[in-house]
Amino acid sequence: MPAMEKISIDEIARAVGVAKSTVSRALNNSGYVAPSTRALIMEAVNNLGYRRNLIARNLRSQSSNFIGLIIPDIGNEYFSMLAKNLEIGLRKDGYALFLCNSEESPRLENFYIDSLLDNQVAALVITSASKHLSERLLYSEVPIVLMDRYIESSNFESLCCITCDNDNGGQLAAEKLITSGSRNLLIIGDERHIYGSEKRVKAAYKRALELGCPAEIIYVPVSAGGGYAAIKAQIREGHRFDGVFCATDIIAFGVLHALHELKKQVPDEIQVIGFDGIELAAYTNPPLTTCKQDIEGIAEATRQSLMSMIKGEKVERLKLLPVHMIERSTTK
Amino acid sequence: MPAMEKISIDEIARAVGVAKSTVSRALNNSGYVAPSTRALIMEAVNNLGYRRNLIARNLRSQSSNFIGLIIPDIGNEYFSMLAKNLEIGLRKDGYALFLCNSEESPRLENFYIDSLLDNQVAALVITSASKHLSERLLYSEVPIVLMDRYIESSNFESLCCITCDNDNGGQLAAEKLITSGSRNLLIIGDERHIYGSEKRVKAAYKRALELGCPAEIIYVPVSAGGGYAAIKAQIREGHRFDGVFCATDIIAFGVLHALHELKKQVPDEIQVIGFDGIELAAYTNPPLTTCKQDIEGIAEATRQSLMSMIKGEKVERLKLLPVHMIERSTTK
DNA sequence: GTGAAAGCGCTAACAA
DNA sequence: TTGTTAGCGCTTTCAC
Repeated sequence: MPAMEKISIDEIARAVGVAKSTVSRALNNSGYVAPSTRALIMEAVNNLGYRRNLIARNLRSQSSNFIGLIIPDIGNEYFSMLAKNLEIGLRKDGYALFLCNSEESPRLENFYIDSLLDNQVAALVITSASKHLSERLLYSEVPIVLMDRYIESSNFESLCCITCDNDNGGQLAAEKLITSGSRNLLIIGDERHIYGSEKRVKAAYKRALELGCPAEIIYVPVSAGGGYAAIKAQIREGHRFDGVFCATDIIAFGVLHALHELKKQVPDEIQVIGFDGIELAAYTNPPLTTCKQDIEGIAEATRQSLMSMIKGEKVERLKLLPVHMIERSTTK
Repeated sequence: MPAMEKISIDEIARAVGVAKSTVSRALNNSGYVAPSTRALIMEAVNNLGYRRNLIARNLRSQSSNFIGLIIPDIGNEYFSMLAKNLEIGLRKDGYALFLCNSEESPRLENFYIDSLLDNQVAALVITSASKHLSERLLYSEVPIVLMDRYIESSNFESLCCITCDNDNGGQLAAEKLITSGSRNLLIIGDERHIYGSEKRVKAAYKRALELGCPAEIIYVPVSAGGGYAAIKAQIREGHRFDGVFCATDIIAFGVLHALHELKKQVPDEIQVIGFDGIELAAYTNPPLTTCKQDIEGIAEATRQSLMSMIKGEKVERLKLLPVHMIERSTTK
């Protein structure tokens, strides 16, 4: 490969002595090109170090190979794994991911939706932040997948929701805690009342009451620090509980740490269950019992829906992926 | 905002009765536009729901607002925080991040470099994977920042390296372990011999020997599982050590967990030090002593170099950011 | 099988 | 201050 100027399709057309439309056809395997001319073209492509300009192609063909992904916190392993799996799948379909971090701010989320749309993305994947989607989305024809989020409005033609079965997850957690002996539940959810975690928190609460077990919900920021502070505050204020359900594993990390500092025995005095099933959850001391989301499954379902919608096909409005409890050592 | 067709600059030029170049000028605050016509244009823009097409702009202006970021593992909090901070900074400069996950595979890294370049990114940020950069990079004029990686070749005009002071970090860790009483060090680095972590591992080893303390380096995959398995194997084989330096916090998580299972007292019997300073490191039991990288600083330095290079300015070839030890409870 | 021509939506000379 | 013109690099009819 020689030191090179930018080589365009015209250059190689000239070099080979054909029209640039022929080069285009050869490059894209579209239409008829004689094997002999194709060979010549490919040779020139290699010799001159030609590289396609996807921007130009996208403009002309009014299509794009970008898919925008908006997540609330890339620093959270759950979301980063989601991004990773999605990206791996999409790459195989020839799409590239545009990753945006909304920091759980609806303002930022809308900012990103706008820039992504301005960049002519082929589709959008959004995980919860604001309750109300940008108006612009309503009128755009861009396919949208909402992850870990429920939308009621069915006016959208090209929109679907994919999430784990949060209701079931919350119920399982409450049941596990109670059947293993807890008599007073503390349920720690996230501050923003983001739909997915809100659902499981509410479901756990409801199930606990059904089973005759008192429960209380408190909301904190989704972080280890949030869980840590919550436990410290509860103990300081003299609240009693012997079972904790955390809406995310990250919150559970802080909870476990606070309990350790307070010399509370886990699981003997207090049981703890997390949610998400991130890798690190197997390495806490003691290892965390958690309700595992099928991240690969969610990513794959998202990919499939995306591809279908891009092709103009109809898709299920709501897909629910199963969860399952991984029992480790923070429960009896 | 009415249900809308795609509105282009022509539409609004027609609606207002001016030339589209005038609309373009108004939209970009470039050149002169009479306040009155500008007002009319803006009105039409709002009424018709016009949205700029960045793809078209980029093609025409031969510039782009995308910056490509290639990282080895988005699931690792260190990298995801780097991505997050970089993204936040770049957004303010009007750039969007294209995030790619190389999974530490040189093949994938090159694939991404190619697609990023095909997408006409304004610049590239790459964190270590292969020793050899794609040839294509050599001849492209795209500004490149290498993070956590050193490159010797200075043939590149628009390339720079930004990393934390790995040598110093490794030395500090060894010194801390030894002055706190360790007499036999185990140093756990990462399997791929990726430059950044390789540097600190080697530096720690060298410093230990200088101080008359035996040390051994072993390599594992960068994951909690890697650290866990390493400790189990060492103990099984009867190797003795009373101080462990891990090239990343994630590895340290696994180490701590293995030690806990083996009923080894930390820090009394064995001290442990991590590297990176991710948030979760404060929440292990016991909380992890670690060598903190200045992630915000690295991201900011990267941003600055990127912007300078895009403007065509010269930048320092190598920027080293300081590290500092956070002493928590895994050391005496 | 291949070429000529048009044009995606926009910006940037230059002229008026 | 505004309009005209050209064209970024590519794909896509439609002729030939």
